[in-house]
Amino acid sequence: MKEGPGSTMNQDRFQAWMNLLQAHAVITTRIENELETSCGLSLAEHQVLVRLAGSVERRFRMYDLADVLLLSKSGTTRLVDRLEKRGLVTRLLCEGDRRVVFAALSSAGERAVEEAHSILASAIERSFSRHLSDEDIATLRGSLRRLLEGNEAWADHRCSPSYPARAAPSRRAGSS
Amino acid sequence: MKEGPGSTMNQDRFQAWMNLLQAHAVITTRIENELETSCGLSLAEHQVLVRLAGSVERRFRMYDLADVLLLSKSGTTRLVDRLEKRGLVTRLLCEGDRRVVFAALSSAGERAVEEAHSILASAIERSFSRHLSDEDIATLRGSLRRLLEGNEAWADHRCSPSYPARAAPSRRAGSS
DNA sequence: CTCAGATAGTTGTCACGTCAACTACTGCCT
DNA sequence: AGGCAGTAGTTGACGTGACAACTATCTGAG
Repeated sequence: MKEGPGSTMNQDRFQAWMNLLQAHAVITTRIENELETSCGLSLAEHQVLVRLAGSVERRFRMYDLADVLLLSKSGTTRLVDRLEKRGLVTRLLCEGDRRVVFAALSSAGERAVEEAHSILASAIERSFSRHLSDEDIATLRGSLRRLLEGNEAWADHRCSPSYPARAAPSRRAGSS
Repeated sequence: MKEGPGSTMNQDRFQAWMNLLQAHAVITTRIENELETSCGLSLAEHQVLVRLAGSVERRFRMYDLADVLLLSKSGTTRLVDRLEKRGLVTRLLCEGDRRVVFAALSSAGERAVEEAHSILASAIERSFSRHLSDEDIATLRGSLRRLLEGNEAWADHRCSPSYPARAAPSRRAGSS
């Protein structure tokens, strides 16, 4: 009656949602601070580098980058701007389709992501993994994945009807 | 080797953390959109109203509000500014300690939080609860609470040594 | 009493991300 | 070919929150 939604939904479910918000806020703040002070990278910037490093061609179309980062197109533009200004990422034109711009990992970017690796790993360990058993992790991951799939399925910003047609995120070289 | 931290930590743990980030992003975006379009309230604004409504005295010191919202002092000031401008919250002076300002729920604020209640509940249901079993919820909540406690324990912005001394969030009337 | 240090809140300035409008390019349709 | 709808990316204006500096007040040591 005074704590929040209680009549139309289970109190536990509301609390679980609140806990998700709080845990996310606390954990990301801590991990981001550690990453920022050690490597000078924000979580978002690091995510870009990791995604690029994880891609076969070491590059991503801006569009696909926005998609995997769950970020707006303009947010992605500005994020890549910052990384490019710092020399960690390079923009490459696509010769097959001149509307397309690739964000590619520079060698400095590769070094940065490698350097961040162990720092981030230990930050995650301290703020996250450390507090959970293997079983907790497995269950948590299962629940989170189900949430993700349930919500990605419909109603998200991106995923226009043409999405399946875009095929692989990277194809056709940009500079070679 | 190319997906992210893999040598110093279990891959599953890194993935679980990634899933936490993604699930949070997707779910809060969806829920916030629904709340915003139906009630004109952001999630943060709603949180303020819920906290105030949940308080015994229907009021909170700015300081304590910042604390429970996991927000900076200035962020809280501006959040309350917006709500006050819209008439949902009133600032009250504390006569016992004139440094202190209370944020108090106005009657319009009470109506707003009641109105938002069912809308938010169904949004949470659709984007969150719906995808999880009772057992999932219980386990998830347990894990999240453990994460929260593990991280709140030390190293957070607030919680200066004087924290326990501040006692109850509200005491001494503000206007009566 | 008085002054130094701590505490509560607000304000200036900035970083980051959003939406909407814009440019540039592609590709279909006639 | 010409034109137009659709797509990729960038830019302008803005909202929100953070940090640091500031004001005002309280408290305790002398």
